[in-house]
Amino acid sequence: MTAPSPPVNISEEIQAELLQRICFLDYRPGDQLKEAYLAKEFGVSRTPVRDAISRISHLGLVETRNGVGTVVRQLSLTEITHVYNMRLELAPMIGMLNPRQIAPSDRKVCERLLGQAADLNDAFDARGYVQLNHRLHEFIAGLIGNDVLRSFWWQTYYQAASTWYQLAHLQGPKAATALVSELTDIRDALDHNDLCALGYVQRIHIGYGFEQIKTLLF
Amino acid sequence: MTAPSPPVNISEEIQAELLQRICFLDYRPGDQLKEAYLAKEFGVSRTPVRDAISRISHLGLVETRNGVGTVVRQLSLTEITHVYNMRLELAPMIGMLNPRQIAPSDRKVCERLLGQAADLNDAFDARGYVQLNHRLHEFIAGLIGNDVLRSFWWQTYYQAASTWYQLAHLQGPKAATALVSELTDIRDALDHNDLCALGYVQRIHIGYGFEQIKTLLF
DNA sequence: ATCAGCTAAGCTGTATACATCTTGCCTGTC
DNA sequence: GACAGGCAAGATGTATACAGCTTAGCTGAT
Repeated sequence: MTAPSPPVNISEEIQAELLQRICFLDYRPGDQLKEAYLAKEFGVSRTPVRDAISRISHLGLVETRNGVGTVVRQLSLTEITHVYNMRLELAPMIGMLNPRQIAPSDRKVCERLLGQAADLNDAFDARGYVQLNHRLHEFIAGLIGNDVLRSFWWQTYYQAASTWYQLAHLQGPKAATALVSELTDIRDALDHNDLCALGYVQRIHIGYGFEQIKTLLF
Repeated sequence: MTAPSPPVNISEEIQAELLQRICFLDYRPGDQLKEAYLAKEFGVSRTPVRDAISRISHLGLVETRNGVGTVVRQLSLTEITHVYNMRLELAPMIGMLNPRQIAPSDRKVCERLLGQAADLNDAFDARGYVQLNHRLHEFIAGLIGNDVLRSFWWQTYYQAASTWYQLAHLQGPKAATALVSELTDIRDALDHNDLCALGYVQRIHIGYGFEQIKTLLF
């Protein structure tokens, strides 16, 4: 049988699951999150579900109104701009604020991601792109040594991901090509043992992404 | 009679109140937050109190353990370092990321704060210092045009405030003198209509503060 | 036909009862 | 006297019942 019940908090699990569904576009802007349905789906009462929704509300991705419900928001261009402007500033900090030592295992993970990106480039599917990009984010976040920066990196990722993945659906295979390019740059930075370079690589590709969002999505 | 019940969410009010009590040192590291007591104090059930505590837990200022309780944490030197390193980076962004126009009313508020700081310099009391510094933070945060930056500015403020105010109790009147100096610099920046200068002024004084924390508190 | 007003359904917000976990203390044995 | 074990108190975690809000849709008068 599977694990009967993990020791971690139920609320945190649901929180992570909801966030992932939102930024993976399983829930699209305008969709409603009904506590009762989610409670039944997860096999719990409304209490942990409410807690999870409450804790993600500060990201601005959902809006809860009394008597109506909780709906997934589409961030406005202004909001997206604020998020991306911040991510452009955060990226170089990866290599500067309390940098972590790069381990051989990091390089191996990067190589594997690069291989998966190459596969995706040959046979593109949007879902696979979203999942791979998510794993890349997890990888980068794991390299961040400053706790606060890592937290902010995650927060802005969640805020940007939904919009970014909308664009990926429009772009199709081109998105995978860009991902291969980004991962190649990242691998080179790791090979040079240069976390600062990695930060700038992130900044560069975030900039590219933002340009396309402004051009194609708004 | 006073306002019967504001329309805003009870949970958010309690959240703000708890955060303020933590960073104002009404609750000191090691103190326990008991949901039942807080519920009775605020005249509500445990539900909104739990929600409030849950929403502030991601700042790392409190730690909740099942069956035990929620205790206020003292951030380690490493954590404080991460917070301050981040604030040093965030400060210059105030003038660079989607800057807001400075209004005459802003200058008036600043002048008033400067006057209050001067009063405090003549007759120091720690509580007054903490409250004035808090109002200064609210003022600065209000000048930030980028929504994400404002959110991060608040988060790191809450994380740093508790430790900073511990130091202020040790320093005594010297803290008020430094505050007068900081507010003078801020006024000059506003007089020059230069939000970038204000950002750097913030960075400078955050740096001074961090130095003293490292020297006197750890 | 139109529209004001009512009504009921369905959602979130809150209170409360219960389950579960942790820990300090008491007790009995060695 | 020391220590293992149990037990009870008190805390958080969860489920559930209820209150309050919002809105869609019906109804009836104009």
